[in-house]
Amino acid sequence: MATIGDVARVAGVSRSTASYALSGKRAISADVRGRVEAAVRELGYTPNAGARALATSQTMVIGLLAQFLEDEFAPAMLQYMLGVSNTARELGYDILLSTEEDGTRALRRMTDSRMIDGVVLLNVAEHDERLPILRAAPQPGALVGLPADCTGVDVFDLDFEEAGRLMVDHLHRLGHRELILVSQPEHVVERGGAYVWRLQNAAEEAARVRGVMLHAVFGAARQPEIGGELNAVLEAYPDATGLLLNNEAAAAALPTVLHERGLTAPRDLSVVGRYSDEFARTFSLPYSSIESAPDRLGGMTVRQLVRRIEGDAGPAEPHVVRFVSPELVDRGSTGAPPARA
Amino acid sequence: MATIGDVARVAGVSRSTASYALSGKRAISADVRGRVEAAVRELGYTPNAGARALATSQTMVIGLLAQFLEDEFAPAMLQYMLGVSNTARELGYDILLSTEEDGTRALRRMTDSRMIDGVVLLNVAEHDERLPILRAAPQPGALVGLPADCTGVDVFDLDFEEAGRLMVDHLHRLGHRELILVSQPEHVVERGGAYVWRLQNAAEEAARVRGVMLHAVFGAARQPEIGGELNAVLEAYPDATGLLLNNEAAAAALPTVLHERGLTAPRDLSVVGRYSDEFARTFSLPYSSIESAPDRLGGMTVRQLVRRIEGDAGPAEPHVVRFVSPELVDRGSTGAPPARA
DNA sequence: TCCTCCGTGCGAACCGGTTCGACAGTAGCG
DNA sequence: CGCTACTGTCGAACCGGTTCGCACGGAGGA
Repeated sequence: MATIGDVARVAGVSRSTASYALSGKRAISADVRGRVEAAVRELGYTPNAGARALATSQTMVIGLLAQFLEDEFAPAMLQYMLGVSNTARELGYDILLSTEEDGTRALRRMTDSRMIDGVVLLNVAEHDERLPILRAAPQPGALVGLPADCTGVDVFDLDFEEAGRLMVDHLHRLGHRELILVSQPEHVVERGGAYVWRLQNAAEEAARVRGVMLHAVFGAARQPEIGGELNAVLEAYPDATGLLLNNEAAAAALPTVLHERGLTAPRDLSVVGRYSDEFARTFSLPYSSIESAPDRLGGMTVRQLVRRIEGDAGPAEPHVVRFVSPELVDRGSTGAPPARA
Repeated sequence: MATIGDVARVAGVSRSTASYALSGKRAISADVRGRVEAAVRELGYTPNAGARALATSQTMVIGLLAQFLEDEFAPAMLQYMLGVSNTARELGYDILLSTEEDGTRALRRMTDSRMIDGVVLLNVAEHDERLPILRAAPQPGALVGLPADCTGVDVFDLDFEEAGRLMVDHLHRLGHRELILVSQPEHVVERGGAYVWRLQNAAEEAARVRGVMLHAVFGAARQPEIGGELNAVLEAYPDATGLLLNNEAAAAALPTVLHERGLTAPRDLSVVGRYSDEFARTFSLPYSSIESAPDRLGGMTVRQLVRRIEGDAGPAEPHVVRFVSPELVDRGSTGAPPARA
């Protein structure tokens, strides 16, 4: 494998001159630059990443910590990963991926050994145990998901409060007065998945204000449990005319459930979910939904992280906490409630 | 950040001694080793990955090339990624992920710059343009998916021929005599997705031998197209009593389609898919299916790759091409064909 | 008593880049 | 004509590990 020494020898210059010719950090005559570039092409030279990292303390690699927990919905996470990965590549960074269950170990390994210039944490819990480690690390970090304490990190998330209000308002305007909200498993909440109650609390508040009855329940993240639970809740609240889903698995399971019960949306039941358009297309979900914009969120997160890595953010520029406004994508699954029997 | 020099100073030894004490590659007295280990703990020392890579030409990182093409089904790919990632971690390796559309560029970057010790290629096409680059690289590579030319790489894949036979045999034994096979989009085949016709050809041959009529069609990988196509094909072959799916999107779309048509499996139609159990659970697919075992395949691939990286495989140990035998997971979606009207 | 051998530890070189300081040559200017 | 300033290049040091060769001291054998 060719080194910069080989390039220098072929071009008839010193190693330092070859380096400067390639980096452009000092003025180099056109003649010499040409010879160096020719040598690079001739030898097929590519700089050794380890050596460069050692010399510059920059790896051009971003760590991506994604935990695939048993009770969360894996394909939803993929969308965020792709948003992060693709944007990182655009900005010249590669992705070191960890799917380890023990995120703290992975994070410590990556930061301590200096494999990465910065790190993105997905699916951040309210009191995420990775955060103390991240704050102690020399590399900057950016999160998708809102923890209780945001000091020292940049944070991006969907505005789940607004999403909850939006769902309720939308159905209220159409005339619905009794709704069901199916959230993630309670276990997710206990583990600190704050977005669950952020949406739920806001929805309940909006319902109270509008005089709408809202039945909030937790749902499993898996078949066949979630299917049974959907059936049960539809039976428990027969007068409910609107169904709000903050649970991807529930959305994926709903077509079958409605089929079994002989129901059609929006004729018999209006349905609003919270997931990405990509998700809806992939799983052929015909329900209107709050766009969760994982690709956009992932992209924003990486962009801010790279700004910090490259110091474009002033050395002490305050950390940001930014919420993406939810938008309702109309897929025709909501309408006026059915006339009462 | 502490370096090995700091450790050596605190322990009162030379850098080389500290290194040997930690690696165990030379005899070191218990006394000195104890002092070095204490210094490591005191300073929180972790070796710098770049420096180590430079010195040893080993990065303990495996490249993972996953292309998310518009006309393939993203969540299915995730399963393979997780299989690879988790097994790699078990073996002490980290994963450098590329989701770049242009896999050749990513592969060249990773190998040329020596960021990785080996690479796993997912979703390999028959004449995959990444293969020539991989063969020219100094690092070993392992594939998931069967290319036309397997020289110089280790290859793992599901036995799609056997899968095709198994699907047809299973329904034939139950009494079915007219079947429909929905494959991936023709575009996937054109691009070299050999597994499509590997399964299809074997299914057609088995059907011929058994005297079963088999209608083979391509299906889109997206909504709403695939839904329309499923409807169309069910209408075109009203006497078909069995449906074979080698297309994840079709499987995901089928519940809605059957609902619309008022059909129930297996009463009106027997259905067999080809996807993973994880996939079935996640998307609440109630159809029996050939287990595609992505986690197992991903794991096998990494294990073999690591053997090669670490030279446990003899220097010239021949490369392997290994097929996983398909197994049918019964979810109760097949039965005797309905009595003819 | 002397030589050899083994167990331990050290010094120095090396991996392949980047970057600082020095310096020769030339141009510009008074 | 001499001084300064600038341009372009080089040599050397450095990043943080690993590893080879060597030296030292004590034990064992002849």
